[in-house]
Formats: sequence, C-alpha cells, structure tokens
Amino acid sequence: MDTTQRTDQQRSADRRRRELLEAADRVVLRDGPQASMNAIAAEAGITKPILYRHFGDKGGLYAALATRHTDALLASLRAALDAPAERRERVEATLDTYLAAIEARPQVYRFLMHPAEGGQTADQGFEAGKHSIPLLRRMGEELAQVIEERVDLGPNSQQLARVWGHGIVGMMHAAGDWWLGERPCSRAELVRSLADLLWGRLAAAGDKAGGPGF
Amino acid sequence: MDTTQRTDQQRSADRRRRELLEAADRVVLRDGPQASMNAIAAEAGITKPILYRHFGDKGGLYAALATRHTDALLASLRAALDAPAERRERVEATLDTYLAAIEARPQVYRFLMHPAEGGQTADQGFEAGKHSIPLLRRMGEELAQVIEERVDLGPNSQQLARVWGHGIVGMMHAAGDWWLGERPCSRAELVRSLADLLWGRLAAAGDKAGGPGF
DNA sequence: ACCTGCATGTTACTAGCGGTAACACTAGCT
DNA sequence: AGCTAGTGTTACCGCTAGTAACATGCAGGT
Repeated sequence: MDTTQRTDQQRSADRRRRELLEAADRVVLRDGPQASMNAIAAEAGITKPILYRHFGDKGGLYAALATRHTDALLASLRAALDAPAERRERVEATLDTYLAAIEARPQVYRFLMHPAEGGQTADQGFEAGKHSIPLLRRMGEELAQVIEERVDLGPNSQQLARVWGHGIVGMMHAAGDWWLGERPCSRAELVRSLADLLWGRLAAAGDKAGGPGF
Repeated sequence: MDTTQRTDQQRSADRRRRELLEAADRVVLRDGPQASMNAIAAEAGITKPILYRHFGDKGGLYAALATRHTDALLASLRAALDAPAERRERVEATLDTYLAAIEARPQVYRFLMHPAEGGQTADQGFEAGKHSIPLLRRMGEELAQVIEERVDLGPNSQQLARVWGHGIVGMMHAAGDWWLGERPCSRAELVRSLADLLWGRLAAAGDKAGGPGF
C-alpha cells in the first residue's frame, strides 16, 4: 500500500504550505495588501512558481491567508457574542472586540477588507454584488444567526435577523474605518455611541430648535 | 490682453476633458473598475499620454470620474434628507434613494466602492484608514451634518452625529451590498427593516424562549 | 546496480499593466 | 519669419501575475 507514503507526503506538503502562509503573513503585515508574489516568495526563501503550485494563483493565496485571520477574528467575536450577559453588554463587548482587533493590526485589517483587486487578468464573474468583502459577509451571517437564536422577532424573524446582521456589521465596519483614520475619540466612547444608536436614541431624540418650515 | 485667448483655450480643454470623461464612463460601465487606461484611451479615439496630460495619473482620472457620480448621488440623497417630513419618513426615503441608485447602476456602484486598487507604483501613504472609499466618507459626513442640524443630541452633539453618520451610512452600504447580491426580499422590505433597526427594535425585542443560562 | 515516478526547486519567458520621454504637427501672437 | 503652447504620436521602462521547460533529490520496484 502506498497510504503511509502518501500520508507522509501530504503531511510535508501541509507543513510547507503553512510555512509559506506564515511568510506571506509577514510580508502582508509589512507591505499591506500590495504585497507581490515575488516579495512573498523571497520572504519564504523560494521563487514564484512554488507559490503557484501550492495556491494556484494570487487569489488562492490571499483567500487562504484571509481565511486564517478571519477565523481568528470570528472566534473572538463569537466569544463576546455568546457571553452570558445582558444584551446591551454583549453588543458593547462585541463592538469593542472588533474595534480592538482593527486597532491592534491595521495592516491585517486593511488586507482583509481589500483582498482581490488584482490588476489585469482573472477577476471574471463580476455580477455586481459578488465582490463584497468575504469577512464582512461572514461576520454578517454570524451575527444574523446569533440574533435569530437569541432575540424574539416575531414572524419573518430569519430575514429580519439577516438584514440586521449585515447592517450592524456594516455600521461597525464603516464607523471603525473612519475612527481608525481620524481618531476623533476614544474606543470606549465610540462603542458607547454606536450602542446608543442601536438602542434607538436617534428615534428618541427631539427635533432641534429652529427646525424646518421656517 | 490674452484673457479671451486663454478663455478659449481653457474652454476647449474643458470640453475635451468632459469628452474624455464620458468615454471613460462608457468603458467603466462596460468593463467595471478594471478598465485600463489603454482601453479608455482607445474608446476616446486617442492614446494614453493624452489621458495622462489631462488627469495626471489613473487615480486622477478615477477621482474625476467618481466625483461626478458621487455628486449626483449626493444631490439626490440631500433632497431626500432635507425634505420637510417626519424623521422616520425622511430616513426611509433616504435609504430607498440610495438603494434604488445602486440597484439601477450596479457597475457604477461597484466602481465607486472600489476605486484606487491600482497595481504597482504609487499608492504610498497608506497610513491605515486613509484608504476608505471616498463616497462612503462623503455620505457619512453629509449625514452627520444633517443629523447635527436637525436632531437635538445634547452635549457633544457634533461628535455623536459624526459617529452616527458614518455608522448609518455603513449600515446602509453593507446591507445594500448584501441585498444586491442575494436579493432576499424587496427593496421596500429592506428599507423598512433597516429603519426598524435604527428605531431601536433590537433593544425593544424580548429574549427568545430557551435563552441563555440553561 | 538501474530505471521510473514524483515532488521540489530553478531560470527564463510571455503578456499586460501604469507611466514617461522624445518627437511631429498645427495654431495664433509678436 | 520665429516663438510658444497645445494636441497628438511611437517607442520605451519597470513592474506585475502567471507559465513552460529544465534540473535535482528521494522513494520503490525490477
């Protein structure tokens, strides 16, 4: 039988793959999403064709890399989301977890949010809407699931939960992106403001004096 | 005086510029954000260097192109935002305006949301956060201004309004992007769900039976 | 010993990209 | 005439993603 042999080979291939991914990680951490295949290969101490044998094309490598970080981030988010606490507290913890992550490793964050975007070839498919950032989609679906599991939304709850999941994730993302660039306030303040928004403070607030109609 | 002469030249240059922009528009509409400078030049019936003389570099052309569409979209959004109606109604009208726009011209939408992303040179700066999509930022700031003008938020209103502006825009964007890809419901339903979210229905809803702690 | 198969690695190449230098032509002003 | 300014070209650079062809080292079978 050649099973043992094959297992050995597979193992060594997997190890190599992980090594390559770690090298790629280092380069992305240093150069951002513009990291070229040449640079990654050099960092790994090899040349391009090997990368292509392992990952197919740049998209494949980037997908593998993104999956890693995405999984890690999703795990922390799930922990915050599933904690045995009041809803408001859980929401704030989740927001804070996400913001802390992007604050700690902005390069990785930037990479995850702008993955494909190659240059010339491939990229087919298109189809308007297919382009969305995978991490955002996954977070949206994850959040939708938690909402549907734990919040009583009456009929049509599944669809409502999904809209909210993606909507809230988008809110978190956009606000975080803006905050990371301008740093207009502390993280805690941002978390509080966003939670306030989700808690309906916009609807509850009164009109300002000297309003419309004058 | 050379004023008339200069005016003539400027006029003709401006006309040429507009023609080139329209050609670029056609190409982007056809090829998406991957449209190459060569393709745009060919569509305009000229060659690359002329494009570069007019717009500096690819970023310049794309910025000019994006400004056009962004201005148009922002104008409609402002109209919906400033209408003399109840707040909820205005919010729903704004959401619907945005969603209708991205539904009608998904290619343009995709282009606006993924502008830069060149390939090799330039792109310096980086600085984590600088990369955000201009359209989103502008919409966020616009909304923040309207919120601050018309809603009474007590002290620190400016900062709160900005957080909310960017957050709400992000929510709209992410939900719209997901919706455009999966089409899980009608536009009206989506608008209603998002408005419900902003109106605090998440906070108001009860826990689901069989909740945590068991 | 020898040959076969397979994974790993290389060099050298293609095609296309963004961007630029150098040159040709036309128009109007002095 | 001559000078300047704008429009246009061809031909090139350096870079990218991706590939073909060739070399090497290590299993196992005969």
